[in-house]
Amino acid sequence: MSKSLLELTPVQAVACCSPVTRDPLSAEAAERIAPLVKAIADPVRLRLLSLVSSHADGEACVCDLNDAFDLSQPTISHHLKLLHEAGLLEREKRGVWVYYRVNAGALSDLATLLGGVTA
Amino acid sequence: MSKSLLELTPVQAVACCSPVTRDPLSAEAAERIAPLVKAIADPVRLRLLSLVSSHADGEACVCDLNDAFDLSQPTISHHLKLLHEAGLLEREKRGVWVYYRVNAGALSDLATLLGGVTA
DNA sequence: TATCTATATTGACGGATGTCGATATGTGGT
DNA sequence: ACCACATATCGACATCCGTCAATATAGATA
Repeated sequence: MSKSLLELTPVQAVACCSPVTRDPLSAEAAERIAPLVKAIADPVRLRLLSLVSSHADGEACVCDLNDAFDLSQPTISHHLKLLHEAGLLEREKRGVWVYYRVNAGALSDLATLLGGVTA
Repeated sequence: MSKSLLELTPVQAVACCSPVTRDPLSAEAAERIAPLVKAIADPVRLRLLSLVSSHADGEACVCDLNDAFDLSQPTISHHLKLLHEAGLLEREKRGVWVYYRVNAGALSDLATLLGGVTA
């Protein structure tokens, strides 16, 4: 049996829908999609996503990421958590270090949803 | 001569950049892109965009849009203003009514920026 | 066990955001 | 001129969000 909607990340909960520009979005669908968009609606999180994605081997250690910002370590940790909970970043602990990598399909699913397909 | 960056809508200010997933985003670029993403990071605004886009002739009157929500008229007006200022909706007054239509390229530019291209 | 380092969590604070009711503005009809 | 209607703006309020300093947790090493 499939997992409850409530156990899915925003990305998983949204992977089904047609682009926003083709059919009127139901209130329920909009409520599912919005948190995913909110997750990337911040300059720090956009840069984090970009840094991880373009990093060697497609993954980056938190220690590398901290250095790229003039922000406290807890703040970066907070943003990484939000991206992870949204399903956009995957988290792997290796020894003392934590590595993040982008969930490959997630961003493109989102892009499709936003109407890239109808261009 | 070209207009100042400050006079451009977020969409115009961003139309130049490569996808977020390919190169590390500069802090400045991230600060330009984030407001655009924020503009669609709300369930009401997502539905507004979707309603306008999928409406007959690609345009919708504010009076139609108000009826689709259990929200006050000023609230819908507020969200439409945000979408317009972001460059995602165009506004045209005809008589007493105001019609909005989606800026055709804007959403797809945004989708491309978010990495749809690298899928 | 003790200690050092990497990362996460907590609690607090200021500023941004979504919503409303009241009001203003603008347009057409009488 | 006046009124009715469509839309926008204003001011207030509650909630959410980004940030920090302080602290907790967990792994490695001695």
